[in-house]
This record gives sequence, C-alpha cells and structure tokens, in this order.
Amino acid sequence: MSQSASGTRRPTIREVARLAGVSHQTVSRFLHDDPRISAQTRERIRTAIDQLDYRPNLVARAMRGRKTGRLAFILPTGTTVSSLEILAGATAAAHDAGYILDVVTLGGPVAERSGRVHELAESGLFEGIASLMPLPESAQRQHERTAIVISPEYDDQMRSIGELADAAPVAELIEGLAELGHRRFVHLAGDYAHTSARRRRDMYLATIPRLGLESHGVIDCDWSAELAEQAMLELPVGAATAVIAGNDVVAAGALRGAFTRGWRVPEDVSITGWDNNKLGAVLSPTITTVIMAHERLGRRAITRLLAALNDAPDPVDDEPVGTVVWRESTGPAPS
Amino acid sequence: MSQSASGTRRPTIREVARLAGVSHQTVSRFLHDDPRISAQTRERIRTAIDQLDYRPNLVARAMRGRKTGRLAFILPTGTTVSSLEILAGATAAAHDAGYILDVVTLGGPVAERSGRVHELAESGLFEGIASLMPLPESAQRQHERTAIVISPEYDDQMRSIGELADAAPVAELIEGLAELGHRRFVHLAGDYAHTSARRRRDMYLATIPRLGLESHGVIDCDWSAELAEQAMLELPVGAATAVIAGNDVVAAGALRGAFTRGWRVPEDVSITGWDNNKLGAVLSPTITTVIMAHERLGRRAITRLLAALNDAPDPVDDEPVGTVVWRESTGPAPS
DNA sequence: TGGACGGTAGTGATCGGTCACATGGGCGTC
DNA sequence: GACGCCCATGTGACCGATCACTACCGTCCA
Repeated sequence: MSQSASGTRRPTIREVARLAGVSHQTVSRFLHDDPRISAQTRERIRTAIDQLDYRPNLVARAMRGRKTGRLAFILPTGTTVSSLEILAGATAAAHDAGYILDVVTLGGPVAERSGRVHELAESGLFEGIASLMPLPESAQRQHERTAIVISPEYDDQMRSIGELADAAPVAELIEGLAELGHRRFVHLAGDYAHTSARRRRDMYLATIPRLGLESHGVIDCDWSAELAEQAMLELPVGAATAVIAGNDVVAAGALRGAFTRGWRVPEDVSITGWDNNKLGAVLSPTITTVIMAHERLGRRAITRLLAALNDAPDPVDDEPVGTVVWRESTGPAPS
Repeated sequence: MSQSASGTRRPTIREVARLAGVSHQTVSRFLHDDPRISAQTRERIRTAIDQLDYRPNLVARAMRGRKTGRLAFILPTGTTVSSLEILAGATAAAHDAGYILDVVTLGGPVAERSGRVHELAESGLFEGIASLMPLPESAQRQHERTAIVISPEYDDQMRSIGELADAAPVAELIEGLAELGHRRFVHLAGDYAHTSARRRRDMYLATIPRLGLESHGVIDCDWSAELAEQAMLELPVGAATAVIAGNDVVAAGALRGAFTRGWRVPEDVSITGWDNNKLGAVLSPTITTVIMAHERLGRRAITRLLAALNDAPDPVDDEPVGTVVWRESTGPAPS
C-alpha cells in the first residue's frame, strides 16, 4: 500500500513482473484469477502489486481483448425526476453483474444522436449499450463488438412512452372506485403530445364501458393545475363523483377547484393523481396516486442488455410497473 | 456512406490509408485537421473514409496520446431529484467545450468508493473527473494524466453540503417578511445530519438578532411533514407570525397544522418552504419557496474542471445559487 | 550551381495490456 | 527408461492509433 514515487509514470504490468521476478504474462494471469498459477507465485505478485500500487490500465486492456467491463446507458437529456431513479436501478443491476455503468446523456437533433451512438458503439469502450430512447435505424444495425438494447421509455421529444406510459393502473383506480360505489366519472387528461397522457385517456375510455359505468367525458387539462381547477369549476353538479386526474399536479388543481365550490374530498368527490409527488402525501387530503417503479425499469434495461451480451433470450418480467397507492383523496361515493 | 461488409472487422486507419493511396500517418493527420495536408490528398482520404464508413477507435487513440475527449462526472447514488438537473448542466457545459461526459454513480463504503475513483483516474479513459462528493484523501492525490475537481455538494452520506447548502436565501426570506411587518419567527428545521439543514438553522439564528427580531426558537422537524404539523399544533398562540420551514414538505406539514388550528395562511401566519416542489405552486395557498440553481452548479463543476485541465486559475462565479420565489403563503403580518 | 528552407508525406517505435504458442520439469504408465 | 501428458510459466506478436524522426521535392537566394 506504499505510494509509488509521486509524479512518476504509473507502473505497468511489466514492472510488476520484474519486481515479482516473473513474466508479465504471469502477472496478467494473476489479474484474471487463472487457477493454474501457484500459491507462491500468486503471493509474490500480490506483494509486488501492493508495493507499486499497480492498477491495470483499462484502455490497454480494452484494446486487445474485448472485455472492458463497462456498459453505456443512454439517457435522454431534459428528462424529469424519474430518470434518476431509473439510473439508480440500472447502476445497481450493472454493479451486481460486475459491470461499471457509464451514463451518457444524449439529446439534440436525430442525426447528431445517431452519430454519437455510432461513436459509442464503435469506440470499443463498451461491451453493450442500453438506451431508454429509440435510436435511429442506422444506429441500431449490428455492431461487431457491442450489443445494443433499446428499452424505449422516452420518445424523440423526451416524453415518456413504453412502460412508463403503461396506463394499466387507470383501470385499477377505476375498479377500486367502482367498488367504493362510484358510478359517474370524469377524466382530466394530460397533454396529448405525451403518449402517457393518451394511454391514460384511452384506458379510461375503455374501462368505463367495460365496467358499465358512466363518464362525463374527458377534459383536456394539458398537465396544468389551472385548467384542472377551471374544469372542476365548470363541472355540472352531479356529473361525477370520481375524478381521474392525469397526474398529481392536475389532481391538486382539481382539489383546489373542488374546495372553491365547497365540495369536500373525498366525501363529495374522490380525486386520484399520478406520479407520487412527495407533497401529495402531505396535502389535506393526501392524494391517492400511482407510483411508477422507475428503479425497476432501469434494472430491467440492464438485465436485458446482459442477456443480449450472453446471447441469452430476452428475459421476461411481467410485474406491473405502476402501483396504486390509496390515500385520503378517495373514499366511498356519496349516497 | 456505403456500408462495410457486414459482420467483418471494422476498418482501421491503415485500411483507409491503403484505399486512399497514402500512409496511415497522413490519414491520422487528416483526422486531426492538420493544415499541412494538401487539398487533393485530403479529398482522397475523405472519400476513402466515407467508403469504408471508418470511425476512429477511441480506445486505441486514448492509449498512445492522452486526449480522450471524455470527462467523468461522479454522482452519489441514492440522491434526490436535484442531481438530475445538476447533471443536465454538467452535460451541457461539457458538450459546449467539445467533451463527452460520462456519469459514474458512486456509492457504497468509503474504501470501495476510493478504489473506484482510483480506477477511473488511472484507467486512462478520462481527461478529468468532477465529483459532487468529497473523495477520500487517497483518491485525490495527484494523478499523472487526470485532473480531479471536487465540488463538494454532498457529504459521505450523500447529504447535500457546499453550495447546495448555501443558506443565504434564509436571510432574504426573513428580511422580506420583516419588511411585511413580521417580528416573531419560528424555524422548523430539517434533519441536522444534513449540512443544508444545519446551515439554514445557523443562518436563521444569525439573521433574527441581526434584524432585531424575536424568535420562538428552532424546532427540529427532521424533514418530516408530520413533525411540522405537530410543531404547529403545539405552538403557543401569538408565539410567531412567520414560519421558516426547512423545505416544502415541512412547509406543507406546517400548513396542515395551521389549518387544523383554524389559522389562515397568510392572514394569520406566513409560511415559507424550500425546493420549489411543483405541487407547492398549486396548493392553496401556493407556497413561498427557494429555487436552487442546480443546473448552474453542474455547469460550474465542469467549468472548474476544464480550467484545471488547462492549468487556468479556478474561475469565479459569484452569482447566488438560491432564489426566493414569493407566493401566497407569505403576506403582511397580522396587526 | 549549390545549399538552406519550408511544405508534404512516409517509416518505425510505442502505449500496456492479452493472445497464441513454446518450453521445461515432474509424474505416471508401459 | 522412454514416452506422453499435464501443469506452471515464458516469449514474442499484436490490437489501432499517435509520436518523433526522416525523406523527398520544389523554390529561393547567395
């Protein structure tokens, strides 16, 4: 553990070999846990490595062989909060498998992105690349050494798609509310430019008739609290006892509108949100919401990549990504 | 732009050279925009590169020279929201300077972190490393090729310190409230394990006497809405007309407590938060809060790193990182 | 006419590992 | 005792770029 002469070039495998009195190749074998190496030699090399504070040069290692122990994780720039949890999951999964994960944020025009991906894939730095955004066709073609796995969770405009846009919990919310006696619903939708907003709307529109419920319709709220508040103010009396809001911000706006009209929540009207905003658990009432398992998405993307690296079939993971959390903003329908 | 024979090794600089009828070194010069190369040769090489779809191997390039065009950005694992904005700023700054930024998340015990940093620094992959967390002494010693810049925003336990913990806005909040006629304050502090919580408390304790105001004291709320609510419920009547909460969640808890007691906000009591939680702008009343310029922090970290790489002096940036946003939860003091 | 000089281009070494193959000693078998 | 085999280790080429030198050619000036 003693330090090497400071300011000096760092030691190479050959210097370690000389100090240990073996060949450089034997040191290389030691670094790869080759079982054929004798205990005595092993110990001498270990000592030499410690003494020189030697660490392998990853660049050189990556040059000859192909094992770099590194994966690239492409994250769209300009995304929101959630990506960080995705990132945490991905990092953990990579680490579990003995890999280091490099996160490369990617944005800008399609052509530029395509070039960057090419560069990454052919740079020889990475064994595999996982992307959370769709990549141009040209960037996906087979690269010799680098596996590329796309888990499309964001689109070109960095809006969530894929599983992040999975709207299954909408059905769960409606079913739960129906069990509580609700019959008349309204949906305060998000910005339709977002796939997730469209999916939630579609799921709403499909679930209502499936359960034989009534809908006052879908009101476009564009992820805006103000529009949601306005919508609540204009809602005909008795039109709905349950409001499915596009996300927590919309739900908070709806809450505000409901209060303005003197409606109690959930006694007079139930309201649901989406995203599990921290403040939503503190409001009066606390907001029933949907937690998206972002971390698991990240983990899954890496799992898929590792499978691809080993030519294994794509692993299946059927667990739902969204989980409903029932809180105070929902309750039995008014009688 | 035609594709190379698929499945085949990708082309090297020598193959390009052969096709162009020049030496490999001339191709290398072309890639580096060497001005001494003749227009005719330049054109021949360009054609050959296009034809083979050649891309330089970054690993090989990094091996001989030291220019890799890559910077590493060390991000603590398990952090909150804000890191993503920091990341966005850092990525943008790196990109502006022609660098690619690799984000490496780092967690686990100190010893392991130290090892990873060493590995990164000596791997030869990066020209510089910017870290948002303090690194063990051993990891900071001079590395031959790799500059390391620490912008300590998080401590060992991934709690924000440094500029993220800059509490100057606390003074601004108190001054603003004093101008509105408030004389009696109380502080609902965050978890003291966090430097940011301690700094806000210290700034509170320093500002109150400086302005000749009264303080009911500091109540430890541990970043918890429940504790804040409790604190409000136990607050003696008339003890304070202004509540400085540790963050938005604490402020929301305080709000809840105030409502329970029948106090109107801001007519009877003013409450401030911190963090600019999106829902805070939707609540009734909307919460006065502090926006931290996370993106600029990231940008600044990279700027400092680039300066270090060029042996330039550390750039100064005096702009404040926190900005107060006055909203409905604060108003004139009750008469 | 010759030599210095500047602009182009080429040659071979080199970075620090890993791979493929060679070597030599000990042991079991016929 | 000769042979074959396995085990532990050594030798030299090689990955794909860049670096430091060298070589060539034409021009200009003494």
